[in-house]
Amino acid sequence: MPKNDLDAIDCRIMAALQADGRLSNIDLAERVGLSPSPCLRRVKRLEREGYIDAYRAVLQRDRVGLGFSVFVGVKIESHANDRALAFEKAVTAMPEVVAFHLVSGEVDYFLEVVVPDLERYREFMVTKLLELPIVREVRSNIAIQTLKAGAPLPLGHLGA
Amino acid sequence: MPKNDLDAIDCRIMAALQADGRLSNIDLAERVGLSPSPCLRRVKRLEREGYIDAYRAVLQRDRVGLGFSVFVGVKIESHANDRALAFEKAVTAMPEVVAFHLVSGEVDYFLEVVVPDLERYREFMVTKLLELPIVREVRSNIAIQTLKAGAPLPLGHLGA
DNA sequence: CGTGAAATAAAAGAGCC
DNA sequence: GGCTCTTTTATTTCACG
Repeated sequence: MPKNDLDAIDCRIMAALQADGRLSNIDLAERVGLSPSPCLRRVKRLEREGYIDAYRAVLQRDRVGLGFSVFVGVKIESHANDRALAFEKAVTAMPEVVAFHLVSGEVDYFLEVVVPDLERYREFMVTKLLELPIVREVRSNIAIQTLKAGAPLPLGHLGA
Repeated sequence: MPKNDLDAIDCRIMAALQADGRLSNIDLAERVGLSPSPCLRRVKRLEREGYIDAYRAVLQRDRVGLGFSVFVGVKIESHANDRALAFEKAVTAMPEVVAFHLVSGEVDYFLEVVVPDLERYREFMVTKLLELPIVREVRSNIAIQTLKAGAPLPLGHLGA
């Protein structure tokens, strides 16, 4: 598999593309202090080797009618592989769930759920999440205000 | 402020750009069943009126040495405006914090923290988070496995 | 909203340092 | 590995139906 050598310029490229994913190669090259050709080569390598996973438009949730975000901790009954896997598969497939992690701490899983309003969240909980028989406990933390979201990853540890 | 009218085509545009933020206008137009001119007009409007907030490259955390994500619940001492605001400002400014929400539930705030490893997380906790005098309690849920992250928002509620 | 033409810009490649 | 220059390709933009 690909090597893990990222130099300072690679980091600057990724930082720049995190901030603006639609930067043209020419503008990008200028920002990172390179000429277009090697810059493009590097970008392609970062894409090909999986450092850059995708490019996305970031929508503003409130504006698109999705002003209701909930952070949900879930405890399950059993960690037997097959049942847990079925749970994971089911939750992963739910479009309202925009993030889903197996965690170590007070709960077993962490979900970020995005819906239009409280009623839709109730609906989601009752008809989808609590339908899964393995679910033992659900802790809902409703977002009242989003102070930061989708922020760029901190690349400082690699000499950006 | 801008109107809130999004028709089915606007939704399809946003859905397509969520999936691939680097789509050219021509490809985008084709996907949503429009010719390039009106398509570009719509995209510009969506950007101008704040439906589309930004375009970002999505990096794969493991590959860039940020394989350690923690979901942190924080309780604070007082909700007096000035102290809470100072806390919010300080946390928002921390680059390791990629998401930060005021919530209603078991804790007051929710943070998503991204660092290279456990040691860096300890460092973050001790030297940054616990330094803030208003913090009363911190609950760390360490991500063992990420099953879903940064998923596109579900736009189904608007006839996408 | 669609079409088409014109201007512009970007990507890709060859050869060289 | 990087730079410049050229070629080719595609995208944006605009005026008009």
